[in-house]
Amino acid sequence: MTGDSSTDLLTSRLGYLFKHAHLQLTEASTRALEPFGIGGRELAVLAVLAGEDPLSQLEAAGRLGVDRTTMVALVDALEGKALVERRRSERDRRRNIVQPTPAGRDLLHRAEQTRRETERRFLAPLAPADADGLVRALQTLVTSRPTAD
Amino acid sequence: MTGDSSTDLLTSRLGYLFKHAHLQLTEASTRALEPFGIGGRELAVLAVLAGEDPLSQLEAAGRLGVDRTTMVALVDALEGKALVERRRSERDRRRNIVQPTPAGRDLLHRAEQTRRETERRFLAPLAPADADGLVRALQTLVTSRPTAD
DNA sequence: TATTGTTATACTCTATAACTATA
DNA sequence: TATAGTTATAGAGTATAACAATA
Repeated sequence: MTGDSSTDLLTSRLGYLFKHAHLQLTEASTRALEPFGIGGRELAVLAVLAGEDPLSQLEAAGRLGVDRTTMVALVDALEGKALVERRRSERDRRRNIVQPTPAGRDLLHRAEQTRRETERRFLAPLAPADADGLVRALQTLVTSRPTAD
Repeated sequence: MTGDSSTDLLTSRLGYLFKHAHLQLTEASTRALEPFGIGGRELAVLAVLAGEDPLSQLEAAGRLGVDRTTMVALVDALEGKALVERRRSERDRRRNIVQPTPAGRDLLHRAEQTRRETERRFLAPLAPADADGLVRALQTLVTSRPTAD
């Protein structure tokens, strides 16, 4: 396909493939989300926080597999844009319940459309069945192992 | 499969899947390569430098899609372990030709076996045909786009 | 004593700018 | 003027340790 042995040397390495697939998608996502003033990671946090149950910072961190100190910065960023609000839990005053504002929910719905479209374009070089197979294979691999968090 | 809607929320995101697949493989690789005293990135550099043609640092950086300043540190690390040697090019004294030492080639062959075995185990949750499909899909995606470097 | 959020700090990976020696 | 290697520096992203408030 490429006929370039130095390229093959890399594209036969699974680590290289994962890394660069992630890099390329991240680049496309960042560019696509720019008009919303939000990054891909922030959008994922917002999506988790917009779920059915109100979550504390620690719960959200657990869902996303990030550290609680990382979550502080992520919530800071979202709160700075007035997309979420912190409030102390009345049941347990150590916990911050973090919930999207109306503006946050609105941005979430619009930005998620863009994210889905970006992923669709990213997968466009693959036949639809192959794209489906890729996603299912990744899901199998990622959920086959305990998250290191 | 999981029945957990908060998990689905993440595993339906391609960025999350790439990131965590990469993370989990990197973790397994790092652990497996520990006895060799070398990291996965260093091993990839060593493999590129052991190719047919002698490469300068800049050429190696180009092959791997990393910055030339990053390559300095990578070659520093490999040279510190006596796995590669720098020598000035006689044709162009600005360039460092970097070549593996005999010890470097020996370690490369042994560590590459371990890397391949680690990847095989990582893909074990998939049926062989699905694992092949995953690798081919990733190759298609990664080579479909110009590297941003 | 343990847990949640927070801050300070550090470590990895990466890139940009500026320097040097060569071309 | 431009290029290869280098250094210094800075920015993400992440984690560990220590602290305050609360349980």
